[in-house]
Amino acid sequence: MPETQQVFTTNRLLAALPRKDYERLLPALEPIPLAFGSVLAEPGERIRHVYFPVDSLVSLLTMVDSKKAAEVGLIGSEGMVGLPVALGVNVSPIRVVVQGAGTAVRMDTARFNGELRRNFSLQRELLRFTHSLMAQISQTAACNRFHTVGQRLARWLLMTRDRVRSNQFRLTHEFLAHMLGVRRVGVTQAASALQQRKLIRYSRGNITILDEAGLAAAACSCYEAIRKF
Amino acid sequence: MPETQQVFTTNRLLAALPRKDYERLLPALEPIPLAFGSVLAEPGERIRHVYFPVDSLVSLLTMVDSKKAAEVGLIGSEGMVGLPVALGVNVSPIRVVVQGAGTAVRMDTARFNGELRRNFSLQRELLRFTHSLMAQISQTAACNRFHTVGQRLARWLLMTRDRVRSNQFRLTHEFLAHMLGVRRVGVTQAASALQQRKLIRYSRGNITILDEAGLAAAACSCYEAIRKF
DNA sequence: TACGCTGTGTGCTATAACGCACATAAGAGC
DNA sequence: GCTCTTATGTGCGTTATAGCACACAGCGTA
Repeated sequence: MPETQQVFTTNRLLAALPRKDYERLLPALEPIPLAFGSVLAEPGERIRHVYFPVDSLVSLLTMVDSKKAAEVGLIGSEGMVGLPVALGVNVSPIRVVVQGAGTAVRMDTARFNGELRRNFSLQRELLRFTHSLMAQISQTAACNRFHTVGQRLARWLLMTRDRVRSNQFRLTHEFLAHMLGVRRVGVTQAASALQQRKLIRYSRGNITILDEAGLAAAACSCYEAIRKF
Repeated sequence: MPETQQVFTTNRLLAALPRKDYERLLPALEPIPLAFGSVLAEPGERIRHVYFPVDSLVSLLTMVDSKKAAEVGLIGSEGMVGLPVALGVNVSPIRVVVQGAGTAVRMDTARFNGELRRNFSLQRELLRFTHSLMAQISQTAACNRFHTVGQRLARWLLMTRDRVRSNQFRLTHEFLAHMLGVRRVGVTQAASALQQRKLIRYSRGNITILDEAGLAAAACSCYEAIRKF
């Protein structure tokens, strides 16, 4: 299987493991389709599985005041969903939502714990991923403080693009508003501005990135910052 | 030594280790005073030591646009500074500033790596701390998005109080502004409002919390949320 | 006592985003 | 074709915060 294909058909975190360690995990991994919008975890809930996205995309949302939510992290095939388990906690502090439909492989929490204990390369990979996710969340915290809706929208579209590896995807303004923690109207205005500048095109939930470089220029520096982690 | 004293004289993360594991670490730990405002790490810099605050207090700041900064996490004696090292990375992604003068014990990065490898209870404690720090940072990300300066200031004062275990501490509006990522004037206005409500008193860098419960009511729910982690 | 530094207070205009209400438009089903 | 639903667009007053400028106040030092 050629390298370029592989990144589309498996989780990259798992793929980075030595063959032997990877193969030991295989029998415990169950492929599972993730439907758009489905919720993999709610705050306070027990975590039953960890998920390794293959071509799906997952959002981490922190809830405040029991109604509002803001995305703090985005996980694609480079990572794992259910990190708390690897850190010794099996209650989710946040909401986890499928933002891009696709497939993932998952593992039962108890089994994962067992595998993790003996699999040192998996430990190492997960620690590194933990670090980059923390960095991503930290950057988001500052980004939420300083940057405009337009900048954050542009960043968000680019980050999504990088993870789904396509310039086109389906997302309504309503959904984007939920992710960015702003009004739907705020997204409409920001998106409309980007469209007028010919950076993106959209219609009824279909978004296409037309000018990646231009969009990157419209995004805040957080985009580049997070890429480096 | 009585339990209540111990929390003031040692780092609680270390204190939670089994005696044997703790004692093995002792020779590598070097007590060091941390001066107010000193910088323990800059983004991109190599991490030379990990620090275990005893009665000092340390802020994690994410920088954006090379000038602005916002605090994303606060670490006292319950934690460790230099977590990336434990995660396999020895470059700091953020700025780390001493926010409350005091002492810490520190360890050389290389030595720490060696100790960590054989010390499983230290590993376990650090993973749990990693989880709670991530939760704290996530909450901060959402907090920055939704809550007013007044609410965040109140939360921040309470979190500081909890960590220094005193209702009085020294901090100027200027410094607070830097932490919260707002204008100094914004802090002055918010603090002035809290003072009028007799929740706090302040003068030339001296802040006293007068009414803890009232201040908690003025703070956003993020305060309670973070305490639970 | 006067000076100067640091810390705090006040006033102004500008802007981004909010909340709310309503208007259009593009497809889906009949 | 018509209708219904979902998606997007627009308008309006309100608020939090930004940016800038300057005033005052406490305190150490010359």
